[in-house]
Amino acid sequence: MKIATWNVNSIRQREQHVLSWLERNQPDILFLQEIKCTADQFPELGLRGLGYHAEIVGQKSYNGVAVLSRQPVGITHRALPGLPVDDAQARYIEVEADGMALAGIYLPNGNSGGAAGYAYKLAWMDKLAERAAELLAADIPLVITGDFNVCPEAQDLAPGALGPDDALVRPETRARYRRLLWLGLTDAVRSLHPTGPVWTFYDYQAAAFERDSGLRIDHALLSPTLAERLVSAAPDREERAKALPSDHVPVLVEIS
DNA sequence: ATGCCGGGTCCTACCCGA
Repeated sequence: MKIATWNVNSIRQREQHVLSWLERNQPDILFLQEIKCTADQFPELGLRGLGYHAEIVGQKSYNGVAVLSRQPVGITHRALPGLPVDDAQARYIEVEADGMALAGIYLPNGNSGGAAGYAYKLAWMDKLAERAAELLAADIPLVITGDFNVCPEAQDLAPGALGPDDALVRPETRARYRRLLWLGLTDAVRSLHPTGPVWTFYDYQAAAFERDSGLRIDHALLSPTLAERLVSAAPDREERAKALPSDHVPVLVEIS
């Protein structure tokens, strides 16, 4: 089974990139982040021709997540359980497929909005951990994948790419990511590539891609029985070299 | 070493991202 995630930075700008990538990689499920549109604005994508279904949690202008799948999936949540009911940010989609729970997330960046913006990120991570614990306690095989906006360790950012106070690397951010691992989840990419750069994001500015100055912030976390079946997990760096790319590349995980 | 790039929208100057 192939599960993928990709922050596309506007699905309307990246329609052909996504179609081409689906054709070449044939994932069973692709989670999308930052689609930056409402469900009715989501492009047709020629998905029917490729045999994909789409489920969309949209929002005007910002955020927005979706899932494309070969088989129809049942949406179980359109928002992260535990957040205030008036939270309007489209950052979470959870589906059920083959007895598994799969969550696609666009975790808040946390650098804008001052102290309140960072507090929102930490609260979001707390609720994510609660949701993961709930599913693990029920012995439901679990995948959490998406744009976490977290560089888990020092080796997950190019030297000088971010300052020490950046919301992606602050100790409180990293502690909350580690809490997810301590629940028993496995970081799929890092478990197969234990050391060194495995970038999933390159800033558009300052020729970051050409300088190989990236970040590892898009992740896939697997519950134990899925981690035991992990075959491969890696970002698709080549996608960043294409014309008019997203600043994130897809991450593809294969489970036997 | 940040808003230089590249999305978005009250259509065009400004907000947001990491």
